[in-house]
Amino acid sequence: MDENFTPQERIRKKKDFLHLYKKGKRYRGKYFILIYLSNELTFSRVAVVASKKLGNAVQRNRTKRWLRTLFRRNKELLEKSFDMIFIPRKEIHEAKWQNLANDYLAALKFIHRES
RNA sequence: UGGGGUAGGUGAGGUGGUUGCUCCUUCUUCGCCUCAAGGCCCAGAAGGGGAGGAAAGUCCGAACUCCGAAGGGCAGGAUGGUCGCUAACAGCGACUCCGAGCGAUCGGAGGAAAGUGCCACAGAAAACAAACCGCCCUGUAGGAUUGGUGUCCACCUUCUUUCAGAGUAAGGGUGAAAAGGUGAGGUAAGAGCUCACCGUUCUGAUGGUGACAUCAGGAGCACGGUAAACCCCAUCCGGAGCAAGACCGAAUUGGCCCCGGUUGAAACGGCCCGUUUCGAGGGGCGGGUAGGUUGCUCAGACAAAUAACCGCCCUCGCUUCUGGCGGGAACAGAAUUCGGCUUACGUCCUGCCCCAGCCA
RNA sequence: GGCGCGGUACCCAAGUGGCUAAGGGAGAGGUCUGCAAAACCUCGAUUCGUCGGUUCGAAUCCGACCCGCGCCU
Repeated sequence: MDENFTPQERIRKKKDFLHLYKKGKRYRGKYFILIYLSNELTFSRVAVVASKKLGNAVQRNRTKRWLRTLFRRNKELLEKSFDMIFIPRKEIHEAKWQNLANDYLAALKFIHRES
């Protein structure tokens, strides 16, 4: 399994976002909220939503890099293809990399158990 | 040694590796359009570029683009000691004057003698200086009585009160601010009334590109503050902004454009001059929404690119010290591009200067 | 990214250099009532988002900063 993060693996259309907000299921973690829904494609897609409430531009960019890297390095753990939206919470600023990774793995277990 | 001022640099660990993102160039390969030239696209390889001093706030100025010829005027806005630098600026440099500070240094800057407005409360008065209180002089009427003439009455003198007239701006608890200040002379009392010094102002000379400075002479001095109040003077400015704008262009809707032009009507920058359009008739077939491309860059994205982990070295803190643990920051992330300003942050380094204390 | 508007008590707000910074709602206390409601009376801003400046004097004028809201693809 590759660790790439190609443009087609990103959610970019407003339609897709609205569809996920309406139909997707939610997992509430310590550092982020994950909205997910299994899709018809052969690969998973992901997006990170960081509002201005999260912090300034530096904090928002760093958060997005971390969460994208988390998805990219752990693609082989996904049993099916999903569309996922990360919504980071303010607590993520205090998190270490290892804590965040554990939270993500717990989220994946939750998703697989539910679906 | 301690405290302070000012100017500048630096915005930071180094190196190697694994995984990964974005753009460009070259090459290979799959597919599509096309007669072809060529173009689009998937995947891969090699090479190269890839956040800041403030990228920020959007406070000024420009480039660039469109708006109706962006032409004239009005309104409105900006700037404000002088000289220079600059594409331009509210920027920068040097200098001048005033003010603050023991000082290094810092802050301010057109016009109040063109006109208008305002100056609450307090105060006699807040702006042609006049009225009031007070001071002083004269006259009148009354009283007291020191002294003199004198038997008393009376007269003169002194003090005091009322009224009238004249002089005066020295003084009057106030106030942010009171009509040049201090001292001496002078006077009935006073006053630039006179004089000395200081201040103000005018004229001239000299020096300086200039702001201005210095010197000399004159004027007794007339004109309080406020222009970050209206305003006046000088200089500058049309408006909007890359979400500007240009090109391609489905579905849907039926119009749209050009020529012409009497009178009339309408539209267009904040307004006017002005400009344009409409309507008879004739000719032509494009306009534009979603979306895409471009504007767009040796950073150039468009749900928006720099990250994660590990080894060694350097360095800082803690510690139970052949070692172990934790850290290497703060402010903060390009969105058309430049020149500034302001604000936020702070490590280390450097130069110059001032004040105080101690030692020699 | 660009452009614009606003910030005054718990809420809505007036105020355009000089009174104790209007008024309404809500709240607290009182009068009234058997108890309430209504009505009436009383109370509250150490300061006008923050910090500087102009001025004798600033919510008001000038500058910088902070916060909130809206419009343009």
